Amino acid sequence: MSAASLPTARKPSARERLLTAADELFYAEGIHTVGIDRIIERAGVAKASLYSTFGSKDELVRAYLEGRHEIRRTRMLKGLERYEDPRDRVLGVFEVLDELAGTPGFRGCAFYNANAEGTPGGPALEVADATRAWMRGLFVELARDAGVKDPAAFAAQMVVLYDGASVGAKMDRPSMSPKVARGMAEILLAAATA
Amino acid sequence: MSAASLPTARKPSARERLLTAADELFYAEGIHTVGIDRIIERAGVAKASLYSTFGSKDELVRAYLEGRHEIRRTRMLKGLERYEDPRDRVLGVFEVLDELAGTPGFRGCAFYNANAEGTPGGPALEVADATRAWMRGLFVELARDAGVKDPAAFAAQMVVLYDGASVGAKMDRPSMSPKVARGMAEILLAAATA
DNA sequence: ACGAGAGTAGACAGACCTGTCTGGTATCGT
DNA sequence: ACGATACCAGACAGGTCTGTCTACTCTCGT
Repeated sequence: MSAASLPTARKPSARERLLTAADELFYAEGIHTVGIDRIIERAGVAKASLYSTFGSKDELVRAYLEGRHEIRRTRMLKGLERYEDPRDRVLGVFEVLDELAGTPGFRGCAFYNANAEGTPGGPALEVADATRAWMRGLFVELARDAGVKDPAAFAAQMVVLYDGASVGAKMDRPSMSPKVARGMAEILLAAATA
Repeated sequence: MSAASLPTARKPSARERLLTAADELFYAEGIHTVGIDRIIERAGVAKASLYSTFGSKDELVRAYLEGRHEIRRTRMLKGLERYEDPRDRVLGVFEVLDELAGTPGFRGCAFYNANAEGTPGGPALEVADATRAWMRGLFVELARDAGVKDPAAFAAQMVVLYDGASVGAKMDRPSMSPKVARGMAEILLAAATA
């Protein structure tokens, strides 16, 4: 298919295939619901390889969530590149979210979903903390560039909007909540820079 | 104990005991994680009684979620009784949420959690739709009483804030997000009634 | 040429889960 | 007094889950 991007057109390693399979299945159907057998079948990998690579299902889950964190980061940063005006970049976060929520496989925030499935104290909590901290930091940075007076307080507001928009996009399909959140962000941004 | 509220101080029926046990366990640990055996053990009820009463675990889950819906309704309405001014009643929703999020067992929105656990098309979706519709309707009503120009649009904003505050309260313990949401609602309410 | 490392296929153990069934007990209306 | 109804206790079947283990194959560096 499309395996001619680099001179080294090696086929993906077992680890990579496992991760993509886990990503697709865990995100689409939930972590408890998806068993090891389904993952190795989709990845075309032997069970022993999974356990020699990751050690346990929990560690595979952690790797899956860390991968989601990385994907979210790069996708958001890339999506924001098209905006130049600092204020547009703040509001752009909600536009990127809106696009994301419109894609077919969207099922809400992977970290929130993972934490909703019990497993308290598991890997889900740590990775969720990390990704939420990154998100808040991004908003702080964007707010500072946009001349907001109290960037930390404003970022806290934006995080609430982002979470709410994400939940709405999952629960009320089709949903306008990312657009609604963008509108609110606009008002709040005006209030915070006045 | 405290069973002397009414002349008929009968002990709770098997159905009631099952529902309270299911409520506590499902909400605290998730639906997949909690097995039938744990529920009947906590309820002090035979397995046959569970299946003759509810028919299946799925139906027990539906009853659990419907109970949560009822609890949420009455608790919110009761919490709002103390406010008289229509604007205070709008903002009061977030204060009630703040109190709720502060209670020890708080683990976020039961409906979102249930939907995050896979089971697509199960009972979780329908009940979640119902409770979200009720919530939006409540905001529409409160907004109209407060003299908001476009109550539907304003209610959509409030739902985003409510969802975001609820998620934040779950994920960032301790969290200020309900208070942050209240602050945002105040600004938006002023903007919507101007 | 050959040995090491990585991977494959699949059986297996042990635990847990939902749902059914049998059989016994208590309570209540008539 | 008695029959119906509700309930309890627990064994059981059939399935699924994670994780381990054995035995075979392929590929690559030296």
